[in-house]
Amino acid sequence: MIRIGRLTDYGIIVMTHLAHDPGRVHNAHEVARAAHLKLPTVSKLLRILARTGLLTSHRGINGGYSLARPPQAISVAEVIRALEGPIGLTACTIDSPGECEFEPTCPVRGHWQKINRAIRDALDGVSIAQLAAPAPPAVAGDGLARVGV
Amino acid sequence: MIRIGRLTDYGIIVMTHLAHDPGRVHNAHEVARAAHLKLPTVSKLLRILARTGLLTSHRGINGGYSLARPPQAISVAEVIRALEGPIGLTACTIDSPGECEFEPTCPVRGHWQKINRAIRDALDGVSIAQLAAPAPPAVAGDGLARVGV
DNA sequence: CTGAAACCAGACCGAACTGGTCTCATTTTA
DNA sequence: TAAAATGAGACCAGTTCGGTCTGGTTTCAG
Repeated sequence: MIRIGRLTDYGIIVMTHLAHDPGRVHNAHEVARAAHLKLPTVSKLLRILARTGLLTSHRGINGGYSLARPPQAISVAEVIRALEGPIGLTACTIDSPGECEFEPTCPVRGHWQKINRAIRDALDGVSIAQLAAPAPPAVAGDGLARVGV
Repeated sequence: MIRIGRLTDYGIIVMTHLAHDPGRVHNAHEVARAAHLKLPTVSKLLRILARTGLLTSHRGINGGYSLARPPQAISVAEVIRALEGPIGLTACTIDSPGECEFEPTCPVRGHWQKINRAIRDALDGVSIAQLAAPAPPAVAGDGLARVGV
């Protein structure tokens, strides 16, 4: 299975929660409770997301975090990038010249770029506002195969 | 970074190599040499790919492996699925009911399906014949950002 | 008929990575 | 001034993955 870290998965859930009312500041306790996650974990997540610029932090006794931008303007891709770094399936498609020993001879390099591009587009096309939409589409019924690829 | 295993990466390179002349049988040594990979690793890969039905194995002294189908009919997604199992970004989008403790309350589940769908489509749309195409598109020039998402 | 070449299978180990926790410092406001 | 909240990074433990090794089986050439 193609994988994103569990932390990233959590991160998206957290962002989705915040997207429910973008104006308010939410503190870590509240988010942790809402997301059914442990406080230290959520704390770490929020910190990272704030450092990346997706959230704005407010310190002090009535502090917390709020979305730095309207939820329509934050894509799933951005959240993933914040928590996992550049999006790409293979090391060589990221920005790491020389990492792959036989980079010049590798016959599939160019093509990976295309594939990654498609994936990035898919991820870019979904905003967290959409994820937060009140009615998640029914799990079945859209004719997708449930399990296999 | 969203990740596929290194083995899977190798697997795609191997399949691409085989796709160069689909008729012939290639033995493990030859493939290993061509792909710049160690023999035991390639051996393992070929075995898995054969077991999954993507390759046909020929035993005996002049044996080896050949593509089970024409390369146009084998998608990248199939290779990934053979080596990694079902394609999905998160555990809950695979077929594992109950794995996620708060599955019923999870607000983003339905949406993930859509995202995964998009990724699967992207992967399904590329055949290994395309990967084996003689002229990999130049790395730059298609306006893609090189690194960031 | 015999031996070499190739595939078949699975066990196994070491290393890298990641998730998650903990501790301590800093900031702000009631 | 004390409490409540974020900020930062170290650190440990568990898991997963890559890669190797050993041994067995099949087929064909000489």
